[in-house]
Amino acid sequence: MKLLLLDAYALIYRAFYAFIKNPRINSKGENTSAILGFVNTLEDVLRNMQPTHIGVAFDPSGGTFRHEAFPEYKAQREETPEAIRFAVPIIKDILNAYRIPVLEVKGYEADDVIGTLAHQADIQGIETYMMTPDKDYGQLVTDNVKMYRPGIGTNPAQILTPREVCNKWGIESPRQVIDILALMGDASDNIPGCPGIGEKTAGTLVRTWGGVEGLIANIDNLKGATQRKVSENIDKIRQSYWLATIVTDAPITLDMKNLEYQEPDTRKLEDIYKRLEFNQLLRKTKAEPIQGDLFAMLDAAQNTPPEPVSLHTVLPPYVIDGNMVIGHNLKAHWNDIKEYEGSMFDVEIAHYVLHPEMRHSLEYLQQIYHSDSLQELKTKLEKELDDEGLMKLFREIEMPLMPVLARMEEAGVSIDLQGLADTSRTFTIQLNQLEQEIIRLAGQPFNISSPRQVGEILFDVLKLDPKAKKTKTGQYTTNEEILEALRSKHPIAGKILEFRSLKKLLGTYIDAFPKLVNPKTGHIHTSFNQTVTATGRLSSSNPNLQNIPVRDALGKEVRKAFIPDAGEMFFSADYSQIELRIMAHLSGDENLIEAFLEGHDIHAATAAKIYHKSIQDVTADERRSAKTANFGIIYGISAFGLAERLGCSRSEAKDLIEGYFHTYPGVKAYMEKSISMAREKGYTQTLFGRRCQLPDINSHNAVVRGYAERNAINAPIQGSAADIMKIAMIRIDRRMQEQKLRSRMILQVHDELNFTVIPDEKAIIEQIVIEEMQNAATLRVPLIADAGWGRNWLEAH
DNA sequence: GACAAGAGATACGTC
DNA sequence: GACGTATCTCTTGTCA
Repeated sequence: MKLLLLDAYALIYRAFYAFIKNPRINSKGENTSAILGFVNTLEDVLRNMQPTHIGVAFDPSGGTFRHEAFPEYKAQREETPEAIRFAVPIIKDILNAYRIPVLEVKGYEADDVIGTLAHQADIQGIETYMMTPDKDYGQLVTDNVKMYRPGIGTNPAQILTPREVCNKWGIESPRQVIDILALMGDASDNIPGCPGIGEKTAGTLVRTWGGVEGLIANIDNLKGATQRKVSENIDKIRQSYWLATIVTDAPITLDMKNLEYQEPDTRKLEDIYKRLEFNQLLRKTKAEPIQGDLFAMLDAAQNTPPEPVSLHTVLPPYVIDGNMVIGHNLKAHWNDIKEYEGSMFDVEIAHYVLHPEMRHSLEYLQQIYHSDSLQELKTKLEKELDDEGLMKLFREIEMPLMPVLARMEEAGVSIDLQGLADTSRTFTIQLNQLEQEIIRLAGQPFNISSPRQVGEILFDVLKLDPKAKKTKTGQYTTNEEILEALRSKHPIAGKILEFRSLKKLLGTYIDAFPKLVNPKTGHIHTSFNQTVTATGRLSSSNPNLQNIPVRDALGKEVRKAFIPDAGEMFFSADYSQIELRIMAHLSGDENLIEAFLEGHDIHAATAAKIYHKSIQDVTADERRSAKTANFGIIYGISAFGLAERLGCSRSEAKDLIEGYFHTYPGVKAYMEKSISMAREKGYTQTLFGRRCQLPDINSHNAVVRGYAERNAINAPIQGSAADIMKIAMIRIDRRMQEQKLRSRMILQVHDELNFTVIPDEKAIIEQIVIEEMQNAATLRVPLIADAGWGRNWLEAH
């Protein structure tokens, strides 16, 4: 015995869409795609499977028990297409002519009917095939009950046994298909699943925890984003599980007598086919040879979605209101408005000064300030700036800086394209050699750019020893630190590091820059973003010119490619230890101030004080530790972070920190004061009043709070440095304009300024830049700017 | 089911 | 600690 159960609607829809581009229309204008497709599929399966018993299940009209429980179930489904509504009764007629019973149970879907009958057949040991393209049926598959997926185009039909179902999803038992669906959801059935979890993650979770309930029981053991997604959606997941479960106890009994396969009523079939103009099938029923037939063409009417309706007035980017320009991101419109320099109000910048941590899009500002015009927005922001004491920062630093940045962006920087092309060639050759070498060492081809595949090669294939099995989302960590540790164990590790380094340089810089050269100017014009960072620093993008390599030999090739304009020189000036100097100023620590006043190498001087030696006797290691400690202060890193950087234990790092505080007690006091002030006010302030919000400073979570505390120390230092640099830039720009100099300020990299300088102006530029940088603020220690000249950025540095 | 766009994660460049 | 970018992988929406 061989029982075949078909899911009518699933097959009809599939047939209909298969012909959607080329629908089959007869002379009466009837779209017969779905009918023809269904009949062809039926013929096919009868021929291939030779069932002894057969039935076709339809979804009944009206809702089901699922809709009763969840009204939104399948609610998103669009109105059944006209062609399908037309097709269904005819298909039922055809089935009647075939003498195949139509199975329908009120309140139950076709899959429940099939599930119930298949379940009963399974108990009786009857070989059963459920014919459907719908993956959900996988949950019903047993040794006796299999899925028959009809072929599509060139893809052959498939029979799925329990093993195939399990392999497809990577699960243990076909019942776990329900768990998978409950997590990944099913858009076509409006089963929500867990948002953000798709097929892959669902598979991993079900494999790991056995199923939805195991997963929920182990929610504390989940990691990262997955944990958040699952814990926020437990109800949805359970509901989805219920929706995705096909019932096997619908009120219907398997009646094998009734399902017995019989010869069709060919007379009836011929009548129907004739009426539908299915000539090919007609000939087949009459056992006549077939000839090709033509499909009528019809372009499906395109439904264009309606334009989204905006709920607020769309404001222009700027307005010229008398002598005042008011706008959002005025720098972007610099060319149109530069004549108004000095009388500008940028609402984006104003909001950034007030709330650097928030978003600043015009739509957002309109919404939160309930403003229908730029003038109104300006009035409200001005009042807030006044009330908060931030007007000076806005008026005297941020607004005047904007035109300076605009001029820098406009100037751009020259690139040595020939030099880059040469470097690209040699690097690419090396990269290819490395690639071959790595694959040879691995013994199999893989994508070296994929961290995941690198991890699998290192730890699963080569089974490398320091089983650095560090995982976060279940993958192996393969970062620089891990690979560095593996270097001595296997040559592949070093090669992969080299590969990454070259690939990074090529992809991010060497091969990227030529594409960014403006054909009109021959320069690269970055964007300096003034409203992005939390601390007040600038950022640079398209491209980011603030992360051009400087440290290693290969990276230096990139810096070489930044050149002055023709006939000019590259000039670079940078603040020496500006953050530490600010720390000395803010903390008033006598030892730190003294170290700066003496003018020694600050890291060596720090080491000398920590280790109670004279500067001359400080070892390289001691200096390195002191440097890392200084660095840690500036960047606000934890003992843990410090240990990481030093490659020492956390207790050694702790000792170092204690030694540091002992040496610079004022620094320690400053840190404590910063934290308590931040705790009081909820924000920190720089020398020039710039604020940085720290809402987490009073968090009960020690990790979160620790993070905010380090920020409380770090933000005033970095932010003050940023303020000072901004002041210097404004003054340098002003003097260059006053003196009508034609050299250009072109780049800013946090504590460094770069210029392309015409030879006549070398002396004056150097004088202006150093003077303005060093005098931008008066601190308890001197501000020192070092400068250099060269034929390119590398040389000038 | 195929494809594209978007989101996250990872890695790495700078200060 | 702060940034921005490239790449891979996965999810989601769209068009069938």
